[in-house]
Amino acid sequence: MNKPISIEKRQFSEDGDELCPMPDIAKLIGGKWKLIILQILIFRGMKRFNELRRMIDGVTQTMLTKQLRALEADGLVERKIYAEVPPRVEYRATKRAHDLEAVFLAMHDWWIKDNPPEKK
Amino acid sequence: MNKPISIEKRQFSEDGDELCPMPDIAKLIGGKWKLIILQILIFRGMKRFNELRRMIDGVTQTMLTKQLRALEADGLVERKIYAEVPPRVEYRATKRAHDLEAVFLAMHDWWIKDNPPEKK
DNA sequence: CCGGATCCCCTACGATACTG
DNA sequence: CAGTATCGTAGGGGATCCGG
Repeated sequence: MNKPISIEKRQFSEDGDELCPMPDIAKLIGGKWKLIILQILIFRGMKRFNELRRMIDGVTQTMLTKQLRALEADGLVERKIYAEVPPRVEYRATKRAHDLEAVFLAMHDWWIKDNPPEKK
Repeated sequence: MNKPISIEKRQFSEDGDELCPMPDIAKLIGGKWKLIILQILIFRGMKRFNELRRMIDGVTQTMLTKQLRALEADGLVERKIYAEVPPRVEYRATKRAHDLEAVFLAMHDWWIKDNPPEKK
């Protein structure tokens, strides 16, 4: 035991006690906005760009665009452009993202259970 | 307007309208090292400082100390100092941290299910 | 309405040295 | 062994302007 947990690649211990690669996961859903975006798209369904922007307090256009592009590149968000005037772009969670639902539910349960309401 | 679709009521707080606060959660378990540290302490039990350091590839003393202090301040890690020579300090996951187990398991399942093995 | 292109700042992160 | 103390850096994040 006590094998190194590589921050570059997934690695499992000998005894079958699998530790999945947190650094890789963090790359996909880490950062300041990705979890918020995914949460909305997963649990509240498709949103347009500005709709999303209004729902996420403090996010700028630039950052929202960047994060959405990154999520799209990782296959977590689907982007659909309508050739209209004014432009319309819809974002929705992919299947891969929807499979994250269990993670969000677990986080929610944890938050409710272990975090005092008045906690900063 | 953006009323919850309510796939799962659990995802929303008491007023039935709010998603649980991802930014707050990110504060607790975000960053480059916290998830790795927690994963080890939760699934492999108590570790000493240098033991932990050797298990986490690439972490420096400074960062490991900082992250452990932050986790301790948030009540996720317990620090036990033994007045011995040489010094011995033990770290273990608190109950609050152990309740995160479900989150890690959900992440693991997701990773196994939706991530191609050769994915960079 | 939905961005791209720039420029800039802050802080998370890290290298190194030193200590009880 | 298990830390602090300093100092330095990169890149994530942001403000602003411009365009289809």
